[in-house]
Amino acid sequence: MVSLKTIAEKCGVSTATVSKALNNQKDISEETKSRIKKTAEALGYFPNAAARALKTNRSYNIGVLFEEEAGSGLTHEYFSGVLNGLKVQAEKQGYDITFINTCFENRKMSYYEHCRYRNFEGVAIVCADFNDPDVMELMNGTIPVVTIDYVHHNCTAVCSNNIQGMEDLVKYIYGQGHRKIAYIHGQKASYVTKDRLASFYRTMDELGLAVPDEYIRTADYLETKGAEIQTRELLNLKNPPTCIIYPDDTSLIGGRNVIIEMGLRIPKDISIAGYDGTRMSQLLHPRLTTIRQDTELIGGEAAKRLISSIERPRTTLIERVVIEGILVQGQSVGRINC
Amino acid sequence: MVSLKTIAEKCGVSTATVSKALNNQKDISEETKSRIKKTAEALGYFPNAAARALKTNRSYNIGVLFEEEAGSGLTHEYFSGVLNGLKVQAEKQGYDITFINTCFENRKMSYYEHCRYRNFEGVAIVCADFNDPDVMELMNGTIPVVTIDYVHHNCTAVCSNNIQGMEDLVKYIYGQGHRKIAYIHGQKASYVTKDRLASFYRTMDELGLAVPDEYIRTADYLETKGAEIQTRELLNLKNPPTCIIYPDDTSLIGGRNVIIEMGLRIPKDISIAGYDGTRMSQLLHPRLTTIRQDTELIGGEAAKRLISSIERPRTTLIERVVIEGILVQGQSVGRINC
DNA sequence: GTTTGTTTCTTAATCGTTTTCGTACTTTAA
DNA sequence: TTAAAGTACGAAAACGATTAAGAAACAAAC
Repeated sequence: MVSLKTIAEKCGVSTATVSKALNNQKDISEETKSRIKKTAEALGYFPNAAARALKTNRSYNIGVLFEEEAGSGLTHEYFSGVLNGLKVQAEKQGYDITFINTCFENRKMSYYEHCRYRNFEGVAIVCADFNDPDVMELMNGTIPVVTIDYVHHNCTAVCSNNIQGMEDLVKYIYGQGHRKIAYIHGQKASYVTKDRLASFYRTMDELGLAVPDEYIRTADYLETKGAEIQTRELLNLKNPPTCIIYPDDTSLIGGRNVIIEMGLRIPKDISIAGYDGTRMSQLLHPRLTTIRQDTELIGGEAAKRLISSIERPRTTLIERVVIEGILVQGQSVGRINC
Repeated sequence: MVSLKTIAEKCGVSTATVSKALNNQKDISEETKSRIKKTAEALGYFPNAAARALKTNRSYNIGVLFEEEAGSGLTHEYFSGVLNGLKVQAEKQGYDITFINTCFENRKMSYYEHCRYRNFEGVAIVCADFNDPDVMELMNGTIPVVTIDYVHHNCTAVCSNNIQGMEDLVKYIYGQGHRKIAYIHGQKASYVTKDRLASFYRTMDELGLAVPDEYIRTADYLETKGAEIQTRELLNLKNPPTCIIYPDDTSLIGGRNVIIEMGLRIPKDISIAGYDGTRMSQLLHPRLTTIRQDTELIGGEAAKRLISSIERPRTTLIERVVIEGILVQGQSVGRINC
């Protein structure tokens, strides 16, 4: 290992001088500075992160919580997109990303304990069960935390604008001439669902459209079964909708399967719209009409805010950042005459 | 911060004793040990990772290289699945996962330099350009490296068994009665493609089936355009195949779109098979016949081997580990009479 | 000529661990 | 009784960096 000492000996100065030279302190002459910097470069010197962290209490390391019961959270396009955005931005600002977990040698440790152990300077909670006491301990701790799509009183939150997104989607569908619009929403427990559902009702209201109770249904996110059942029921109604909005692009696939099986054509006989803007949604024929959530931006913004609250804790507010979704006009919502 | 010193004072012993007690050294009496352990527990003590790493040169931290030109590598189901498997297993064995990158304050550093800076004990290369000199420097360095789906002389490699997978797939299709089988393969540059293509030829040979040159075509992985074009051309041949194998499940979607547009039915009029076993592949109707790559296992095995070569460098061989794919019998390959 | 100030560098302490070596005390063996 | 061996702990150095305080050299001011 080439350390400060190595450079100091080569240059005939003390390690203190080397340290100060490399950190651009002003009490070292320009001449010595450049001499030291040159030898450091030549020797391929890099500071030892552990030593520096120990002394300065700064690790330049951010913990990311990414946990799901199924253990497969990482493979969901939305979450992995956010993670990627976070990674790119954090790295750009000189921070590294480490996953938070609960294993410590043979015994368990809490998320919070893990963060202290590793000296994480900030934490991003991308995917977790927010009711877990361990997660709450983390949010209530003294380490800056940013949450994704979840609002907690003392954490900065970055959320996709589900209210605006749903409004845009409904208004676009309305603009295509549809008046009978059904909405299969996801699990009611989540913030995301609440926002979208409220926005759906409000927008329909604003447009002066009635929402029959039988047009509002539930199906799970990221699964097809529920959507299949609900789609079949919707299409068998005496007065079926002309357009169905699904919980997300994945569950939409289930509805799409049923529609095709029933011999109906999209969008001629029935229109459908999703939510998420997954890669897959733009590969299918016809391309789906959906709201693309800008996961890159969500993650990036989360990283920026988090780092800001690390580096400038005084001037950084705890706030709720909202990222706009983008309407993707596929071909799955057709034009009809009303 | 509660440190060894805190505990030492509370217990009226030296920090050396505390350290040795907590590390279960034998020259501390059982009585003192338990007394110290109890107070440590009570005070919520956790060692400082930086201090420990500095002294012992062990960081219990593994670097993961996950880089793609597009910057979206993380959102591809195969890679993120591998990463997840790696994460789960590494954590189980007490190691943390940190992403490798090239940003250091204002200047660039190489991957290898980053690893030394952070004291990574091992490196997993999940997704990277293996021709990049930076990546090669990493593979040729002194830190243990495991590569995924790539073989390098002094790194342990974990690879999906594309040879067996393709053989299983072709034999299954043959078993369903097909004799005219076309294969649209991915970019020829990759190891993966080479293995699959060779295995395709070999298996067809073994089965005594001819492979007309016009049945072998190229299209990009993870995209639909190429597959669309090739599918159309294949179906317009004078003597079209009865079954088409695609580069992967994603590109298959393109072929599937074309087939549906042409008014053909799957699998009645034409059979198709993919590769990967993505979540999506099992949501579509009919469910796809494909080879599921066990990403969880690939990542898990990579972590195990890597940690083994960290902890027992002497007894660990550099080897090539092969993970079997699993044939998923969907309904997209039909039974026909030959 | 003494004081004061500046510039440039060094000394030494420190962060929280681990670990080598030494020491005091107890036990066993001759 | 005394030497040897064993047990249980402490003192201090070390890992590689940062930083407060001090010192040497020289210039400027009275």
